Amino acid sequence: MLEKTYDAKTVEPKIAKIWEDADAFRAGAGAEEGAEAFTIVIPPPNVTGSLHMGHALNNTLQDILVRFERMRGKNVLWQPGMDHAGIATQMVVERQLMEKQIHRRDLTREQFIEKVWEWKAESGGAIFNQLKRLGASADWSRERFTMDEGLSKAVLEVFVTLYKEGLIYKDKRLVNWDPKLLTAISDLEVEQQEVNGNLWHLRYPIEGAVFDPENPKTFITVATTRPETMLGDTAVAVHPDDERFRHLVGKNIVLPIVGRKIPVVADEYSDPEKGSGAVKITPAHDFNDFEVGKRHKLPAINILTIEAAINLRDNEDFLAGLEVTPERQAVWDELDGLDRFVARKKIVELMEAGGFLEKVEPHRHAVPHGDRGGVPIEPFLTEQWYANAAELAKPAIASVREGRTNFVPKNWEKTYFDWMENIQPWCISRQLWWGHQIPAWYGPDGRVFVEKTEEEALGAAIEYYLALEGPWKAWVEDKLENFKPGEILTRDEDVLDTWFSSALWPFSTLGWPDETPELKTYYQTDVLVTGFDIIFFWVARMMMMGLHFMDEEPFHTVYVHALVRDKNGQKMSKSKGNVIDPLDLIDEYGADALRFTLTVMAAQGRDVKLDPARIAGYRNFGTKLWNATRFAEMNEVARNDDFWLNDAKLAVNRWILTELTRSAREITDGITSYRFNEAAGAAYRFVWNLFCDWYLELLKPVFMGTDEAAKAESRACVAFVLDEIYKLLHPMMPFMTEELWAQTAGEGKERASLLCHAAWPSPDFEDADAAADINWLVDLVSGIRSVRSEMNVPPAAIAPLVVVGANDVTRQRLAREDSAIKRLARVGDISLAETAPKGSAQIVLNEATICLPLGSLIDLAAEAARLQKELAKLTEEIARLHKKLSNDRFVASAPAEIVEAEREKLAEYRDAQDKLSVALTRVRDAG
RNA sequence: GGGCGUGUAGCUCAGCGGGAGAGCACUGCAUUGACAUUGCAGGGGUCACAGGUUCAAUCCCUGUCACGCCCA
Repeated sequence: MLEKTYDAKTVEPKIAKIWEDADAFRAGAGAEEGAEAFTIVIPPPNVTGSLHMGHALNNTLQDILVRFERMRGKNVLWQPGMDHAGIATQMVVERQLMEKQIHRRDLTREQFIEKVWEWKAESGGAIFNQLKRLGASADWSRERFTMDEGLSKAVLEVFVTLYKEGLIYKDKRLVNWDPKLLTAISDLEVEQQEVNGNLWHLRYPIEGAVFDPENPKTFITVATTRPETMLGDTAVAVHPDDERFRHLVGKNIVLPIVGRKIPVVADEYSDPEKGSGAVKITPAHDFNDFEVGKRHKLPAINILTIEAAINLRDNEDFLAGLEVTPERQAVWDELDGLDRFVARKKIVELMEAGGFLEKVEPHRHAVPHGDRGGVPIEPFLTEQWYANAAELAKPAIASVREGRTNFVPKNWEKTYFDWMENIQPWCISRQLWWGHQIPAWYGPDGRVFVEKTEEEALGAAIEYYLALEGPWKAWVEDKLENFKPGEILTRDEDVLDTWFSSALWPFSTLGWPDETPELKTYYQTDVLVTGFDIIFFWVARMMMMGLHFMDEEPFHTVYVHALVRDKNGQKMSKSKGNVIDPLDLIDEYGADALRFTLTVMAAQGRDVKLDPARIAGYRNFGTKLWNATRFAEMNEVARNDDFWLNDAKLAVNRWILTELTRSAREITDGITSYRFNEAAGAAYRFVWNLFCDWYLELLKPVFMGTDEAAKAESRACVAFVLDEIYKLLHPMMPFMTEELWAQTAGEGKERASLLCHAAWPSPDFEDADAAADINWLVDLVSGIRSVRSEMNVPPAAIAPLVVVGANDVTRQRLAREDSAIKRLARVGDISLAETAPKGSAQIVLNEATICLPLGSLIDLAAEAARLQKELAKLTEEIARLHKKLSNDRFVASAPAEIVEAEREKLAEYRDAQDKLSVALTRVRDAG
């Protein structure tokens, strides 16, 4: 016997263990022989990660697809794994070390990396257990990690191949530099943040004029949001068409504080409308200025350290061509080493003191911030590794354009195209320790050798240098003779962007570059399920890499789900610290309730703002199913393999089987078209509103009656439908359904398989007549209940039922459903009559008028008012339809079936109107 | 500035060219027999606004307003 209530806390771990012991989610488990493959690769969570609502939604949807296809008999692989998350992980471990007063640089690189691995062994990957609590049915035996041996091999293979194809290269250009993390980051890792700043208007004296703050002819005013960078200015730009400054173009100004003579150039970048119309140009510290500098061949003077402090002392670029006076030297010494924001204040003070500050305007503007470090990034001139993303993007664009990979919902394709078609070189090197170290080695002259191993690189280097006539040949020979070949090459210190290895995920996890059976079976994967926030980071790059190395798209469908946002509509993220823990919700409501809620809310193209009341509601839904099963048990419902659906005699059974067929189709269609909310909604309605509210209620008189044949049939039918319900709900509510499946195996019997391996339902039972019968019954009972309620008839009061004007069909139905009507509508004798008894409440149902002679219980005036209200509503509808059908253009233009339907409706309404009028007359006569 | 999306019941959200829906909340009634994590019944919306297309618009188109997100 089932427990009185379902206890998720005890059942969920028990079921999880059963699955684990049965190895139920192993690749191909439960598959039919030679079955078609179905593959999903998990978006690998960060090794530092813990389950947040986004993961919960993402993995619930994947799990629904995977469980569904497994039940459909496919050879399913859900490939799990984690991402090493370079910056995030390094930050976590560094923070931990700092608690012990250890700085990363106190350790060697090897020691630090050792610490990271230790950390991973201890605290990494907690998210997997959390995913298991959610019920995720991945093949956990195949867990991979982007830093594990096999995946690292894939990374080397890809890097070396792309390098040799010229698609990876080194370049010196401005990068986004994070002065906190001390690494370059990619464009995507930069977030623009609106901040309140100032626009400082600075006066730059014109060469040859005697600077006079009162005389505008002696200076040019530039406006800037970053006055501290003026130390690195190498020009002032004005618009070529700007009359105000035309005479100054070609002249020099003398940079205050610094003393450098820099030219005024004409460049369209300068916007006459903005600021003062003249703009200072600092090529080393601004992306736009860098481009201006290139056009005008200006020097780029870096005046910052990698930590974004002022760097003037011994700065050759800065000092070049400057006349050093004691005063200047003193000021420079004061500035040197100051943090950029401290320096900003200092510079402004100095400028003001010299009369060079014209005014300060408050100014709201976007400042780029590193998404991990959270501090403003510096455009910084360094040499970095780049991937030629534009080239790699071409086939990836074509695949989506030509429909080989499809986005669901489709509108994300536009986002994808917009980005891919304007893609910039991808900066793939990071100045970190945790990650895939770039397989590049440098010879004594700085020449780079890129190979998969140090041995191969050394081989290539030796071959190169020995063939080279020049000083390095002897140097290399010397090293070799002294058995010190290890000194010939120095390895590049940098590691790769985390997303570089993630981009290989759909094939590296399957064993690539080896030609494994898994790779052959499971690549191309089927659908990628992800949030739109990583379309650029991840999806686009998987497309590029998958096509380049596998010659086939990594997946045919990208399902882009909404983001689960916090109550302010803010994106949840670790760095913002506004993450809600789904585990709390699982503790409170159970995993199934959380899953079902997320599923039913996962409508395409809409964010999920979670209301806890809904989770409670769907927890109740589970309880409802649990109790329905208990009811079945109490009524000796048991599976009966001899029961043959088509033999069902009772209309109620034939009806529920028909409804089951319809609902199963809806659920199946919902899942296959990624309309998860429709699938969940259909399941909910079927179980609660049809199965529980009507079917089981209608069966109560059967179970309490004496017709043994009807009982036997109904027991078998309930058991059958319940089994189908468990299956249909299993992808959404795996724990409870698996438990119910086991509990309802029958006395001394066992299920042939776990529910997760049971065959997905595809019922095709249809009986329109039975459906019409029961729908009539539902209308009848609802109508009577409604009247009773409105007339304030006490529920205990049993009224007789008199049916006027019943045709044969209605008579048969009345006879057949006699006991159900009496029970559900709480009526006594049912009889037929020619006219309504006096003092009745009356309901018009089809051709018949249903009368409830309630005697003294009925307030005739109230009943008259009720009927009148209904009549008024009906009259309004009739007028509307009449007007519509009198319109020749409607009759001529609308589809014939619409017109016909409207005509039928009108006829029905008129019929009902007549009957209501008669009813009303009788009530009035009685009064 | 460009792009995407949203505006439907008090709240959270479905839906959609042909009679406005769900859950929660609310109101009334019900309770010894599956279930108060319940049942029955009910109230509640000019489908943001203004134009247009159409026989017909909550739905399609244009514009306006408001909000959100992405990119510059």
